[in-house]
Amino acid sequence: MPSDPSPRIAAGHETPPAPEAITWQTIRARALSRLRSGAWAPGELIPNEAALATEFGCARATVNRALRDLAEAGYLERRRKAGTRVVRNPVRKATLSIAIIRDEIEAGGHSYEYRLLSRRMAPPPRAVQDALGTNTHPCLHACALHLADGIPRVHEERWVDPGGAPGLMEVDLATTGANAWLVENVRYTEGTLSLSAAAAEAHIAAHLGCAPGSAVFVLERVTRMRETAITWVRMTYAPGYRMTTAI
Amino acid sequence: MPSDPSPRIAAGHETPPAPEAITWQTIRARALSRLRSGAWAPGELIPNEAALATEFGCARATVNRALRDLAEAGYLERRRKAGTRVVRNPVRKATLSIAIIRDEIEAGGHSYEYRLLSRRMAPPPRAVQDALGTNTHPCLHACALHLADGIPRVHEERWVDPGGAPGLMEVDLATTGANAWLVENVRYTEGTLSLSAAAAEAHIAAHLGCAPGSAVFVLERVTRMRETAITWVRMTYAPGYRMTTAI
DNA sequence: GAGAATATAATGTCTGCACATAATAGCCCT
DNA sequence: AGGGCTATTATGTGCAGACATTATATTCTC
Repeated sequence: MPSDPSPRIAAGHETPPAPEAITWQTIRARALSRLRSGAWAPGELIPNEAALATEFGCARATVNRALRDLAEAGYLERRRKAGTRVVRNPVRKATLSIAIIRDEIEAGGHSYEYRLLSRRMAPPPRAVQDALGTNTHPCLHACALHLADGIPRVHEERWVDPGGAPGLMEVDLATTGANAWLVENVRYTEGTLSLSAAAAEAHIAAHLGCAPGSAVFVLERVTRMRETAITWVRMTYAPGYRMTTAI
Repeated sequence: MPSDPSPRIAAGHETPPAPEAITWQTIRARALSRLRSGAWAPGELIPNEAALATEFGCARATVNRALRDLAEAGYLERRRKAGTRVVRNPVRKATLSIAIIRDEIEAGGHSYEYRLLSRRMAPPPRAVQDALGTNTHPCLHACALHLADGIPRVHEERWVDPGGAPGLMEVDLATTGANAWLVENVRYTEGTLSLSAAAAEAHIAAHLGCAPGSAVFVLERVTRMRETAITWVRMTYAPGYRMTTAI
């Protein structure tokens, strides 16, 4: 989201309404109100940049900035030559901030604890192989627990391709969380993320301190860095977890 | 996300590497590679725009565009006068596209069917009152089922504040889905969204055709339009559902 | 030395202009 | 008609210069 700190917070007590400078945020707000009011109806073509610039009394670049922002937000669809169209079914985009578990827990005012459960080399199961795009060669398999105030909150199961993150193989995972290491050392990665609900498997339930079969929130993530697969993780949250965001 | 269609797809077969125009994407790529390589280390201050413009041989505005984009993506933190700093713990931002169920189902190549289960006026439970910020006055309560190829996929429970969306009260919900109506008539809304896992309640399980207590994915959403609460919805997805996104 | 006033440096944004790019619309030719 | 070339048009982006906005740094005052 672009910063939008409402550029003008009223000037003095003398000056009437103040001429109000024309920033791109102004234009965006005016455009958005036309969208909300229906003046620019769904599917319709809106006036071109030059026309709007004239109408609003600003440079075309300013209109461009505003409309580009609305397009990024999913309200408008822009195509060269074809013009700018109001999107019919605005696909709402929710932005989830995937924080580091430790930060998330500490931000909630709890003490954080990390506990390594297991660590071994093994060929990953088929599903993980597919996700990582690797062969059947052995990978590092590690399980761990994240606790808040001593209470288990998240179970982490991870497969690491040794080729993708060489340094990680030497790290003492008992003290440094794999996630923390990766964030520090293999930054700026890409990947995919999937959220789902599942019945807790017995051994995970045992670690999380809930009944086997309990409904648990599961986050699976594949991390890559420029084509190279690095790691596959499955985070299983203890029952009651909610992931929240503004929309 | 800004569009980034790799502006230049090689010119001819004769011209060597082609001078390669300096676009803001170029600058962004070069900056990002410095981030990845560690040349610009976490927490560090990077050179200012003017310096980079000189170095890259472009206008300051171009550098600005590139750095602004990286800041939006969460890699950099920029403050006037203070300069531009590399973010220490880049909080990954996953963008979920919340599509309309119908679109989602039809996009998957399935036939879509909507079935209204119930509709009545009643005072909402306390939790919903809080979420909507309304009083105890009666609201519309509607339950419905979304089916793909005749198989139940999502159960929808909804509370609508009559004050927030007057027109909706008159709509024949049996034929028009509440969601569809809202998208068509009350666009450009805001709200909050929360994702969780839950054990399917008996009556919902019955509708979804799964065992009571099955782990189901639940999406709750409160929709507002400029302070006015409009609706609270809980979507319960049939077991097996996954919400996926690139990161 | 503490606090307030002031200078300064970095980013934010506007303007006006130019050209690049992409896609539609129209034309021409067969 | 049909197919392909060309003209046109709306958006995308670059540049240089200017001013606005905001913190930080510095200096001044008591």
